[in-house]
Amino acid sequence: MPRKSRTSPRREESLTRDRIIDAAVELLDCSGEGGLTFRALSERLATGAGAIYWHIDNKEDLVTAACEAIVARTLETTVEGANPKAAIRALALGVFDAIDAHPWVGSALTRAMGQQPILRIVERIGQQVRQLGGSGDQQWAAASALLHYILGVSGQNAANTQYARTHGLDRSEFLEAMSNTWSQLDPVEYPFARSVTHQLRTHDDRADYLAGIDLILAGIDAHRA
Amino acid sequence: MPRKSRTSPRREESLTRDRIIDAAVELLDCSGEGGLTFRALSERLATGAGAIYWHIDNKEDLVTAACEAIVARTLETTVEGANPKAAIRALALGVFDAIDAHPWVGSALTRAMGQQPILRIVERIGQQVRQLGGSGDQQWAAASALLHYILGVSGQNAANTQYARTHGLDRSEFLEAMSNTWSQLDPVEYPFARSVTHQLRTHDDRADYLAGIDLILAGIDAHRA
DNA sequence: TTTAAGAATGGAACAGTGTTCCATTATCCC
DNA sequence: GGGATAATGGAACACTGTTCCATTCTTAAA
Repeated sequence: MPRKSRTSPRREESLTRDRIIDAAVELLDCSGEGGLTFRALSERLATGAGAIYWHIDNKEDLVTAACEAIVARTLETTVEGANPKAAIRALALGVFDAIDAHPWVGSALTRAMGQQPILRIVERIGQQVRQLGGSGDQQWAAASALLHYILGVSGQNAANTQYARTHGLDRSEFLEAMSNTWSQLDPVEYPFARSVTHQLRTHDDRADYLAGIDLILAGIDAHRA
Repeated sequence: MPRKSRTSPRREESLTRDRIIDAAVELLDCSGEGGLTFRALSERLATGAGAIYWHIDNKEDLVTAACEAIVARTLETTVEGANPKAAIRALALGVFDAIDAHPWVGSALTRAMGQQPILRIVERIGQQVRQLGGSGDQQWAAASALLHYILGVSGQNAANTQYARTHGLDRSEFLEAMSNTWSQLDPVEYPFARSVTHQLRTHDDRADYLAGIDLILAGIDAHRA
């Protein structure tokens, strides 16, 4: 890795950490997690693997950086809401949509605890939770639950998307097949699963996600009262 | 793969799908996700890779099966609570502890949507949610939020555990370092992160997780009323 | 008891991965 | 100009999951 960024770059088309990260994001977006290889990256950047390693520590470092790029972009464009709750909803949806559009960010964020992308999200959530009031511990609990719910559910949703993609079917056929399987389960052993096959077929992941956020927000109100 | 299990096995020590899965669980438990390789598995079972592939489709199949074994074991030993809410808490803690003890189950479950281990957990949650009453859609929303929260947060926690393990530090030093970093952040840009450094250092993941469950349960009550 | 079929085995080979190493080139400062 | 060093590109390495195949074992029929 270069000690510091040079004042004047070698040439206009010179290999840069940023150029590498951009190429990595493109590869991840169009070919999924498995699509990011140093071979493919070398080819796209018209260079060798060694040159990339001059700017990048290792693959984990690269994916985290790509992740950071998406998160920064997302938090920039997520507008603030009228009140704290609306702002939290907007933020939650922004993260959900970003991870839905870039599924690899879901699993990458899971592995990047304590690093900058997470820190940024925590801060944004926390600033809104603060305005809801409550003791320091209550604020911690609220922010913690929200963060984990947001990362957890968004990541789960992204994993489902990728699972369907990998196995070559789209969301609706996947849910249709799953619903059919569930409806044929043993009624004694699986009464609940059988009872929700209709919701399984017709539900909206994004709406359910938001409903969960509202559930937590309602819980925060109830606990503070 | 063998068509069906043979009536009389070749010999007492014969290679079985179950024996392979058991060995896989052991490897995953003591060496983490990266520790499960067909080389290590072959050595432990004193056989070759080809013999394993006779019983197992591929690595994904193997990990899912290992996951299923842990989930089944967990749901068996998780006792039921006095009332629905207590039962949900007990179940949530059971899953959390199981994933905490076998961190690889967290990411494996994330990738196994719609398969049997998930189905079993859904059913257990749903049966308790049902007893809380509410409309079918409300039950779906509640079960969905709980399932995603449980899987998401437990998985997140497991990822943290593995991250610390991989980077060779234990939980407390990891949190200590993170807390120090956060306390030195810019006060204008990161007021919330700075304000929770104490909670970050001293918090209990398991307690926070349970607090989140209670938040959701409180939200369910509030929504139904 | 012999025999043919097929279940099961173990290990060699293959394509692909992340990473390291190194000879070579470009750029800057004196 | 001439070092010194930043930066490059590609060959080599150790490792992975998976496939292939010659060989062994087990079973059921002849």
